[in-house]
Formats: sequence, structure tokens, C-alpha cells
Amino acid sequence: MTYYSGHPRILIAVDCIIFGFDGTDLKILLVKRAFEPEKNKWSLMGGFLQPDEALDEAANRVLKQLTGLEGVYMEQIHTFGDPKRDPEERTVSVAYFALIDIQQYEQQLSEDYHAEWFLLSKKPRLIFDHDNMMALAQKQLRYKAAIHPILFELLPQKFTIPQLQSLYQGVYNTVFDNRNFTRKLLSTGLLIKQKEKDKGSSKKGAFYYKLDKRKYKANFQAFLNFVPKPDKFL
Amino acid sequence: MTYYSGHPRILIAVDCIIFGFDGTDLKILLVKRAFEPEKNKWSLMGGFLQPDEALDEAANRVLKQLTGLEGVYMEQIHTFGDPKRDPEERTVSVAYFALIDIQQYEQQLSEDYHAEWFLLSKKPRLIFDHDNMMALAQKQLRYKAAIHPILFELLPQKFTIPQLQSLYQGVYNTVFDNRNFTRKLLSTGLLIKQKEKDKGSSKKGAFYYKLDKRKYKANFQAFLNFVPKPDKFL
DNA sequence: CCAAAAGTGTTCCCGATACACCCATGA
DNA sequence: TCATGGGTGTATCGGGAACACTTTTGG
Repeated sequence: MTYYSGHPRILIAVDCIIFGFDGTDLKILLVKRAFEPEKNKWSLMGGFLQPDEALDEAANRVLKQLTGLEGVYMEQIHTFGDPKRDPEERTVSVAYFALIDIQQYEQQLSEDYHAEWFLLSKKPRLIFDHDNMMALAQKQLRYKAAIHPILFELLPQKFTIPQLQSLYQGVYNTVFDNRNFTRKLLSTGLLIKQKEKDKGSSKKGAFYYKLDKRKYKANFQAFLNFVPKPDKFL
Repeated sequence: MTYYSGHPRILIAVDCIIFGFDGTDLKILLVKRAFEPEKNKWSLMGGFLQPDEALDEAANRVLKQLTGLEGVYMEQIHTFGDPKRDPEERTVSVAYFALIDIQQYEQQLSEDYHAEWFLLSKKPRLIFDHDNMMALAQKQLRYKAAIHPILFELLPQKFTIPQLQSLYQGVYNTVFDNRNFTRKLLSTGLLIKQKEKDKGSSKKGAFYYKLDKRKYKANFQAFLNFVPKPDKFL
């Protein structure tokens, strides 16, 4: 007999808010729920915590099921425990957000789960409290990206400065001055200019940059200030 | 039969990291665990999530049991789910931190739970992963207090600027320049000077201030900058 | 009158912002 | 040649940091 008898055991879920960047737009990955209740409605990708599985493991497992990707940047954001949040049975859900480079994402897998990328502005209504989770994830993403260089996690190995700016603008849903943005960015010393250009989006072409991973890891904790007028956060 | 059969139900706990300020030092409230396993060892105050109880409710219930206080500032910080974190039975724990004014705290209740305030530097080793929780709470407190005026939650209604400075210095374990600190503080417009002085800690005495609650609430989201050289955060 | 803490101003510098024109190229 | 997006420099301003002396009063 355990010392903890008399206390309820409860279902625990993990839900992932998956942000992706395709080189132009910031998007979110949603799935059509495959089982009851709320079958066939749009939802975050989630799953139940298994015995002997850590929370982070569960989140990574769920992410891998959906995208095939491993080693992706993930972070726990909040745990939702309203007793009525899932009408079927009480479930406490631990929400994670993940940042992925859409170009690395294996398209075919989305078929299996009816997964689809949505522009943030065109996201459908989600089941349960997933809209709240989503909103919180966005807030935290803004909060954190204003201070830490996490948005690099969304970029391919080679990227251009205009792409990066467009990513930041997507996250903050605003427009930055490109001169100031470039200057701040380069002043971090985190970027290594390449010789090739990306000719995809303009005639002149934009130079590719790579991330200096050594410095990136060393400076990850550093306090940056990419975002002008740090208005209202979290 | 539920749609969710086949998934494990798991114990869920809530643990509170309770920071307090006595006018001089920043402290943390710990209890001697009253039951097995690890009975009589120092631990965070915690409890199990009850049926039909939201997570925040559980955290407030636990806090009230220990301190008798309600309406205290509390915030969820992280959920810990290592399968082996509690050797007795798998338990996922949602950690909260709370900020309280020690002078408001009813001393007598501590008896019932063998609770004791500890200086952060003199904290004993805690059970399970509570030391980790504690460390994370401290990090988050620093992180957040650098940006938001949450440390006011730890103060009594009337407080002096030297007290406030000593609180900030306790949180960041460092020393600030008092001229710069005072100027920043007053420039927020959040403080209302009182006519009386606190003669407790000096011969000259320090003027009391009160918080302008209206402005406090309005500006809570504002971006401040109390902490010099925002070094390494979270 | 002395010790101990409270209170107060100025200077300097860096970093954020605002702002506009030239460049390279493919069509 | 022209339209499109890429790339760059300067001037101003505000806020943060460094820094030391005077004030008060109980003992």
C-alpha cells in the first residue's frame, strides 16, 4: 500500500504549439484530431504522458510523430489544469512550444495526421482550451525572442537578413526599420557572411549568412534588444 | 467506457516556493515533511491535486494551509515530470512561486507544519527535486523582477526606499548604487511619499512610501529597468 | 561630537532611433 | 531602362552608469 493513497490519479497530456518559418511567413502547425471527442476538429498536436516517460520526452515523441523531426528547439510553457478543460475526462495538459524550419519538415508525414500549416492570422478555431494555449505561446515567444536569439531556431542553415527581418516582423506583427535592424543584428557578431546569394526573392539577390554556433551557444543567455520599443510583454 | 482508456492516470502534486521579505532579508519558507517517505526532512510546501480542483486553486489551498494567507501573489513556474522524481510513486509536480510580506504572515501557524523561514544562503538540502525547483524559482524571480515591479508584492503597505533596495539586492545577491536606484524608482511615479519616518534602522530615519496601487496595476505590464547590467538571465 | 544611515546632482557615454539614397540585377 | 528589393551612414537624443558629499539624530 502506498503512502499516497486517497489522492486521485489523473490523465496527463502534452500539447505542442509548433511554430514554423518557411522563409517568408511565420506559421503554426495544426492537426485534425483523429479520435473522439471532437474528432476531425482542428487541434494542437498532443498525446498522453506514458508511464516512465518524462514530460520532455513525451513532447518530443509527439513532435516526432507529427513531423519526423528530432533535436528540435522545444520549451515547456505552462500547464493547464481546469477540471473542465476536456469534457470527456479530466486531463491536465502540459503545453510546449517548438520552433522548426519548415524546409526541413518532411511534407509526407503531414498526410498521416492531416496536418497543415496555417498563417497565424488564418488559424481556425481550436478545440478545448487550445486557443488559449496558442495565445500564451505567442506571448511567450514574443517575450523571449525580444531578449534571446531563439528565432534562429526557425531558420535554415543558410538564411538572409531580409528573411530574418521578415521573421521578426511576423512574430511581432509589425514593421522594423531595416537599417537599424541590420545594424543590431550584425553587431551581435553571431552571423557569418557567405559568398553566395539567395536570388529567390529579388533580382539583386541577398547574401546568405550562417549562424556562428559557437558564439550562439555562448551568447544564448545574453540580453539582446532586437525589438524596438519593447511594449507590453507577457 | 472512455475514449481515453489505455492511458495511465498519474498523481499530480503542487509545490510552492514561498519567498518572503521581513524588511531586511529575502527568505524562503520551508516545512518539515509530515509523512513518509522522507518524513521529517525539509521540503517545499506541497499537496496533491484534488478532483475538480484547478491547479491555481490547489496552489492557493496549499499556501493557505501553511500561512493562513489568501490573495497572495502567485505564479506557476514549471512542471516537473521525471518518472523517478518521487521514489514512492510517480508524481508529476506543478511548481508555483509565491511572494509574501513576512510581517503579515501569522507566526502561529508555522508551528503546526514545522515551518521555518530560511535565508537563501542558509537553506538546507531539500527532498526529491525540490532544490531544482527552488533554483528555477529564483532564476524566474530574477528574470521577472528585472522587468516587472513584482517585488512590491513582498513589501508591507508602508516601506522605505532602503528596504526596497535591500530587497532587490537580496534577489540579485549584489549591491546597487543607491543614488541611481532611488532615481529609477521614483521616476516610475509608483511611489507616494508619506510624512512619517521609519526610525527602526537608523538614527536619521527613512521616509515611508506607499505604493500607488492604481498606477501599479496599470503599469504592471510596463517594461522597467531596475537592475543594472541585465546580465545572464534565465 | 561622533557614528551610522539617509538623501541628493552632475557628467559622461553608449546605444536606440529616425531618416533617404545608391546599388545590382533580371525582365 | 526601369522596377524591385538589397544594402548602407549620420545626427540626435535619452537613459544608464559612475561618482562623493551633506544631512540628521540618537547615543
